[in-house]
Amino acid sequence: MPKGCEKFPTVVPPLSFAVRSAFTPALFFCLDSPKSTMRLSRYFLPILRETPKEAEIVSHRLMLRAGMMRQEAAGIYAFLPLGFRVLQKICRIVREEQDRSGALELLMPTIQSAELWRESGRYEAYGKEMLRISDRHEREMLYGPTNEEMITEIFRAYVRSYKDLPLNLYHIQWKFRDEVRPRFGLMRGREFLMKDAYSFDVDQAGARNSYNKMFVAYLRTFARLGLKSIPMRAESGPIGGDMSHEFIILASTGESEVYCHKDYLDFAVPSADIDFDDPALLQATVDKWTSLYAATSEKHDPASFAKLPPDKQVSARGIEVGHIFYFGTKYSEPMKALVATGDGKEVPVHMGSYGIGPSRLVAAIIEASHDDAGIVWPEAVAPFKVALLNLKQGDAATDGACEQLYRDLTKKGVEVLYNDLDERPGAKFAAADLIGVPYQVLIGPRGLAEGKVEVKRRADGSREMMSPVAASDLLAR
RNA sequence: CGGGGUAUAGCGCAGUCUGGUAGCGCGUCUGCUUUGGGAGCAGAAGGUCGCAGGUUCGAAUCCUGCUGCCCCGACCA
Repeated sequence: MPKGCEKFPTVVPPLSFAVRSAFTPALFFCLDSPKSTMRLSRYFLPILRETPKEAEIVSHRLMLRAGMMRQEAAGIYAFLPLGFRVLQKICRIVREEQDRSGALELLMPTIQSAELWRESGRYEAYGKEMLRISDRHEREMLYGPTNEEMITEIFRAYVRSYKDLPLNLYHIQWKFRDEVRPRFGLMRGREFLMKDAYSFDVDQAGARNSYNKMFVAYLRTFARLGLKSIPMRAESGPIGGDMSHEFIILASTGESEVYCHKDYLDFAVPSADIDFDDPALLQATVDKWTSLYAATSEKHDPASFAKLPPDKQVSARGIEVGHIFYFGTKYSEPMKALVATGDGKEVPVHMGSYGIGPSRLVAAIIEASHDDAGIVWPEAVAPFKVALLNLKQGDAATDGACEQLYRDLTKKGVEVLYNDLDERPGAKFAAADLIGVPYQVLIGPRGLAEGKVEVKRRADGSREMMSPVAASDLLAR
């Protein structure tokens, strides 16, 4: 697998590398992990045995203990190498599904000009949640809490005709919202990473189709992240508009109450080859996923809910991981983003915006998938696929078997974290369980006496003794 | 933004009431023994006690002001 993050080689890169590099949008969100395998002795993984007292919810506790992140200020976090790997994997999946749906990635800045926000009227309206700053010339700037104004400005600078529509532009960029009370670690930080997409259509019917594309893309995205998500009708919130869904995942520690029909949990997610150019199919898919009762507490209607068969009523807690809006001409009108229609008129463009918080997802996935021993990563977002545990460091036979399997898996492109520290087995088991990678390979004298190693699945704790070759084959699948 | 806490070594804490020059556990470092579920022994390092004033012969401890962080509520991708 090409490594998007590697330094440029001094020789002419092979074609595949050059092509891949051309599609790498920004170095700091590059598509591939910097190095697929790692010796723990050379890694930076500051595992804590005790929980820092500021951490209240489970994802926050586990992320601190697993050395994934560090708090730098209230609601502001640094991602350490292990946490950053997970964040990158989430971003990659989000990006792939956005691209699949036809959205185009760009990258807008974090700092914006106040002028832009005065055009939409939101500079005053947004309130204290917006971080306002001024530069050396006393020009008023702000750290973007969202990007409707800027994307509208970009759009109107270039697009004049309905023939250039539909268009959907997105980026993955840090946002800052000066929450009154940041809490729950990454779940409600002030600085957070957001994928925000913006659609442009000539009329409402077109906008509906663009909305449906994102709806389907979101269903696929969350499923690939190992989550069960349920779209729920939502208030449109401060951004405005009248068509809006929140995507909620169920987790007992979630912050909002949700109510839905049980059948949602078994709905099949659209497959990867769904035709995004088939509006009828998209509409049918959205219709299906909005046919049954599902609502957050704000939109909850107890009377309707009570009409569901009792065994189909799910009342649970959930975490909002995505939110999609149609808001019509709310920004295009005041900002004069106009396009010519087929009959020669000029109309303000119809827009929607679509958000996913990858940094929140890191925490949300942990909330949805952990046990008493630590995190249980879904394979798609796990920082590594395999933890290789040397149970008797310094023992020639054990070291040899570990080194050989490590080299073998590395060659096969399997992401391995090799615990080669001079620690006792118990400490290595605890650390491996805590960081939650899907597979553990335990290599020690006891198994090697019979030519075997042990493969343990983190998710269910099941174990199996097998030859190193069989383990290698299994893990490379 | 209202209410309530808290700040002492990398992490978790005691010491503050009753002022006398800072301690415990874990972690870290060195050595030896150990090695299949967070090992044992011996030794060592590490703290302007959040910051600034004040009271006092003397302040982690008492007084005043400030700041950071956390929790509950209202608000939010």
